[in-house]
Amino acid sequence: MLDLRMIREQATEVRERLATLYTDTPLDEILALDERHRAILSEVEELRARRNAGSKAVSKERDPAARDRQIAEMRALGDRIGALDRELDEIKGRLDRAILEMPNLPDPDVPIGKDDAENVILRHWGERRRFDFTPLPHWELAPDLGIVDFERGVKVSGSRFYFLKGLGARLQRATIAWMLDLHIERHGYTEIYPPYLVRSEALVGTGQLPKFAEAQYHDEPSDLWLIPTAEVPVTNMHRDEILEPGTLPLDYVAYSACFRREQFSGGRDTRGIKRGHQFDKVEMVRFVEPDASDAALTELVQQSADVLEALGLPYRAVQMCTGDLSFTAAKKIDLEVWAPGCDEWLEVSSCSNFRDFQARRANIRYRPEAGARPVHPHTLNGSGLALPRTIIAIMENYQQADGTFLVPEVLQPYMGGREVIGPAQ
RNA sequence: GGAGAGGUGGCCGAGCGGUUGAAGGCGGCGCUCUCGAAAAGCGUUAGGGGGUAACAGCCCUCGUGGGUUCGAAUCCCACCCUCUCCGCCA
Repeated sequence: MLDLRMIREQATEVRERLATLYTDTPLDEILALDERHRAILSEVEELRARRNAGSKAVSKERDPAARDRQIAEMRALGDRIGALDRELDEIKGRLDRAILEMPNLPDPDVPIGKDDAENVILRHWGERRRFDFTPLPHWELAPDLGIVDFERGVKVSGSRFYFLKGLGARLQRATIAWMLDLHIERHGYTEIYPPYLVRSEALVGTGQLPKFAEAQYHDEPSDLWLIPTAEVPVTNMHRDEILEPGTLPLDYVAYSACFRREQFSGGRDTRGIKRGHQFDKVEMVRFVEPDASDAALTELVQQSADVLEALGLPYRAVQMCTGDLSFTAAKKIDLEVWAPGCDEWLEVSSCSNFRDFQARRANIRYRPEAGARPVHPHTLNGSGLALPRTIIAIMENYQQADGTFLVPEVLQPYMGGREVIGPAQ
């Protein structure tokens, strides 16, 4: 959520920066509603002040006639306040809705562009392996090894669901455990196990609601939502809190399953485990002081990259242009791992600086020093990493001519020392 | 799921429908006393809106949202949450 006062006072600049998103925003509606809201508010406050003073006078008035007269006056005043209040509520409701649907402003240094074609590749890491055979896509490799079962996934849960089985399931579990340990031990994160079901307010806090309700799974009777990412519960841990001086930065890492009800465009990414309604992810969430968030993002990207580098998987870092930014991000850098079987770069990590956008929505504040006014911290998050695509990259990059694939060295201790994954016995 | 109790400031805890944004205590901070500390005494100590050069005054907030009333922490309704007992359960 953007600061309403900032929008008001720097409307021209806000308008210019929003234009670079190439999307419609309710800026004009907000400005108009805000003006009406403030006009009515000051009137209503003045009337309220009069009523408060008047009501106080009633309690002191001894003369019954004068008292009755005062009460009648106050009643009339109350009616006017009531009418204005109803109008105010209506406007405030519209204003709140509009501002919740306003996207974050892109940072000034984000490259301007219309869509993903104008994203900027920042750097490459690693050599793409040269094969002396034709590398297979994982959806051919994995079923033959008996580690992924697509048909039964569809039978039980429908399209875009699959079973991991045997060493496939174990590989994912091993990767999760290893990633968590890496972030905890090398990067100093605190491990969190979050709830997978959250209230609406949590999704509002991180920005999935109200705009993207159709992409979420919702349980009607309990009014709870399945999380699309651990970012939601973890960021909202501190909602409605004022953090004491000295508590920042807060660095959390959480593994969770993620659920997305999105309507996948027909025919795209239908094969394999690249895109499903349910997937696992290790997510890092950071709360930092505002002037520390730029450095925090750079660090976060490298922490994600550390995972890929330790796995020996070639990747590239891509900076999103303005038109490809997510709703909540001021700046976003993705890591894409090379998948030689699919023959494409797969997004395995998305690292974003939200500045105070989420903190404002979730009402998260901190006190810079004792006695100081609370301010909004900056929040950031980044995947470290998304599991299915990491597994894809492992299978495809480490595959051998005989249809088996090697277990990356760092994962071997988590796989009981196993070095190769071959057909089930 | 059934029965009951309750949600007040950083914490504990008062609060006849009207000088109660809130007694008292604890904790925190400041000052006095002291060589210093403790003790004691005095003072101070919520968030937000709007506003200001900065203050003050003003408006809102006693779980949340409605209602009654000239006036609600106090009365009524709904919801949320916590606790106790029973049931169920990994």
